[in-house]
Amino acid sequence: MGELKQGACKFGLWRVAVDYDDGIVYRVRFLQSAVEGPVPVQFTRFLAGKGMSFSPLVSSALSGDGTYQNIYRAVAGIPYGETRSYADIAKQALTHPRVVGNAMARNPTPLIVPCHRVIASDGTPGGFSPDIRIKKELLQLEQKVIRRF
DNA sequence: GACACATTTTGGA
DNA sequence: TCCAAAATGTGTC
Repeated sequence: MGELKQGACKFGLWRVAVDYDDGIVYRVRFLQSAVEGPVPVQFTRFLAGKGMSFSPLVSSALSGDGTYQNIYRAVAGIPYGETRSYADIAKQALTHPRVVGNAMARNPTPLIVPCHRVIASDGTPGGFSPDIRIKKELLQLEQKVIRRF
């Protein structure tokens, strides 16, 4: 393992700060303050609507076998442009919707674990930190890319 | 140990 | 229809 690298790229009004090393992403944050440094090309491509996958990058949140890891893996399995409800994820991860919400709120790597694709079962967006608008913009981006095909 | 959560479901008014 | 409450796992204090 080398040193932890930090970088950031733009997404609308937001800065996407990434902490990563050797293809493993440890943390992704949405900030308004600037962070210096390069990010893996998968991020810039994804946020520009020119990539649908972060492969071969992996999230540190996926390793391990706790309930949270099961949830993160289930969320990571949601195809690009599609959504699942908290209840769907809970069923797949053999836990309960409330726990899924908790896991999403503490998701260390948004985007890679696409928590923006998890919405409430009635179609309302649910929540997103730090701003629900980010979730909506990400879903819009994916819809737009999908429709181009 | 109690409490807070990015939920869902159910039952009563 | 609408509202209140229970179910329920994990992290934080």
